[in-house]
Amino acid sequence: MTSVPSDTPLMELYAALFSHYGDPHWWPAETPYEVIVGAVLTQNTAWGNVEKAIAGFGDNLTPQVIADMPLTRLRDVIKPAGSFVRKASTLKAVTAWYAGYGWEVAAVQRQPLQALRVELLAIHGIGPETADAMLLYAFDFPTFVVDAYTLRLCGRYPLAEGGYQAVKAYFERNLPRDAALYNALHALIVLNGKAHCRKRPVCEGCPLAEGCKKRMG
DNA sequence: CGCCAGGGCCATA
DNA sequence: TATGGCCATGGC
Repeated sequence: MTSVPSDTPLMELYAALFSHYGDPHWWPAETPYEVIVGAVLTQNTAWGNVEKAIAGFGDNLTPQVIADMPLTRLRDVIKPAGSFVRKASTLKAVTAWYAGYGWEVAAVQRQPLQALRVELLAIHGIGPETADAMLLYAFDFPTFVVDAYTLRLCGRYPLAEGGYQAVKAYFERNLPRDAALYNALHALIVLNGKAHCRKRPVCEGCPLAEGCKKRMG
């Protein structure tokens, strides 16, 4: 990780989470294309179900495989991830988009971040979080990912208020523009969200309990 | 059983 | 522009 200031609320958050969980080295995927697929499949879906769906591809999860697979067959393979009719079409569409760059990471990385974000948001089934997750975790662009855990944290811990855009802007304004830092901090927020900051909070042992305005007990 | 999970789209007012 | 219904599976 880069050396960064530690005297801001966000860096204190990062330090508290990092010292508790260590380096998360995320996202759980073997290749950039698996990140893309996982980002679609995990929409409003438990990661365990995404793993089942991905396992259905065997050792063969490549853009070519999904491009060649009949739509009805693709729906069947990803069924464990839920909402499979729309997700199958979205996977086809994003794979076609990626084909425009020769299915090469470096070709995507040569484009401007904002232009890519607009292209991804134009794909049916890809919204702000999915687009940002792909750009950060598959292509290493410095764009902060805001998810349900991040919004929930902001509702309980004194950081930013507002919806996706406001929270994203807050994180990007108050952190060094560093993809590795964005990657790790978002991952740590997810880890803490699963362990403690759940819909029904488990504040016992939470590394953020001190200073949390909604702390239970 | 009902609730929930690393959203996004769409119809309504 | 703000909400609410809907998609849909599997784990708890």
